[in-house]
Amino acid sequence: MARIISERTDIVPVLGEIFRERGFSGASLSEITLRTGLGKGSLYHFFPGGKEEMAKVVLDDVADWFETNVFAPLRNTDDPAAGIDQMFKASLLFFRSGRRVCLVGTFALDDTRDRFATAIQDYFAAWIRALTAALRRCGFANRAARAIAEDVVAGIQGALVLARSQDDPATFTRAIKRLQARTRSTPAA
Amino acid sequence: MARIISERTDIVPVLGEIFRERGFSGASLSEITLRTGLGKGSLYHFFPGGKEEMAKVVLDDVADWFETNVFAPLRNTDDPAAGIDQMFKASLLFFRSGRRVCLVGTFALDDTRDRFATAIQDYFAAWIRALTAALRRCGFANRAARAIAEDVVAGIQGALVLARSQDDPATFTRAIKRLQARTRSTPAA
DNA sequence: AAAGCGCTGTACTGTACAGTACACTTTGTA
DNA sequence: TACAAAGTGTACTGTACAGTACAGCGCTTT
Repeated sequence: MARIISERTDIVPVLGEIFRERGFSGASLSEITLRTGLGKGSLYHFFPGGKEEMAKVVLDDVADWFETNVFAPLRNTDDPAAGIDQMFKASLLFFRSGRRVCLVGTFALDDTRDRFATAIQDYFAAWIRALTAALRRCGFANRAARAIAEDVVAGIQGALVLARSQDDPATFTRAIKRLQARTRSTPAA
Repeated sequence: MARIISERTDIVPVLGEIFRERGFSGASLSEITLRTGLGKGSLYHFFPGGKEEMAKVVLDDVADWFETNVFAPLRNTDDPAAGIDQMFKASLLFFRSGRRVCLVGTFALDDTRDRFATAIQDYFAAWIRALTAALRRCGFANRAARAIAEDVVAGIQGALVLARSQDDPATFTRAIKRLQARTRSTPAA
């Protein structure tokens, strides 16, 4: 009965979208039943832990996506510059050019952070670590690499806030371009 | 009976802290009565519009604070560099070195944005505009000034997300230092 | 002292919430 | 076809929510 797994994973992206739009406390079960098309019975069958379990699964899903599409390419030792470019491309795609907000960032700001502290901490820490390593492989000194990595990850999060506040995706794409340029001014060049 | 005004303004900072910690939908009236020490009767006497009016007043209060402590110094034509330094100093102070989150940023990310769209939009637009003008006065070209201003405002917002996700104020202070350095590399120097 | 107003506490409204219980249907498998 | 397990709809629980109504307190003014 492989259907369990397939149905459950089908719903996760929808849950992600709801949490992104409403935040954790703002996401109501009634909206979840409506948009997933699942009644409470099914919902609690798949997620016995309720809303908290749903959010946890979504966070894991996001972590997996970034592991595959961002962190792994960054760890590619053959062509670190290509890995960094892939990171920016993936970010533009994933955040829909700023039209979509970062779920982890949203959770990080309010008291939802306390519920999912380690998942949130790990997500950003892993991102910065992987990017720092890639930048070092590109020729940046340890300190500079770390500084640029923090700037880039923070810059992306901030650009999402800005783009959404201005309701203007161009704000996001502009920021991405500037951040990307900053990773290319290789000192060894 | 000047007491109305003084009591009401006394409560606004407390309301701000609650909205910062819980977000708009997460801030409950029961917590508001508890932390302000005001019963529902008084609360609805001061804010007949309920939670929505409270948030609006807090947003206005924040806008006023930034107008006085950030935007006005940035507009000082005599010494624009000093205005920019003051901006960073005020930011470190206001955000308590990253221990405190940006209310407007928090509101911007989820659907709360739609309720307070113009206030949120204006806050960031005013900030970027004032900083851009100051950077131009420092000798930056129009385009460069605008780009740096966007980078700095986004960088601060992102640094807040990062600092809170890592539960580490140093992440914020480091980011501020790097952003400040970027406003100082005057091309005309 | 008495009137009027700013202010407050309390008891209440109806609604929406997360979560539970359980009988029921559907589905895969033998 | 039969039967077990997966999955579902419905009705329900109690709680917390935002917001209301209102009587009464105490202060100021006259």
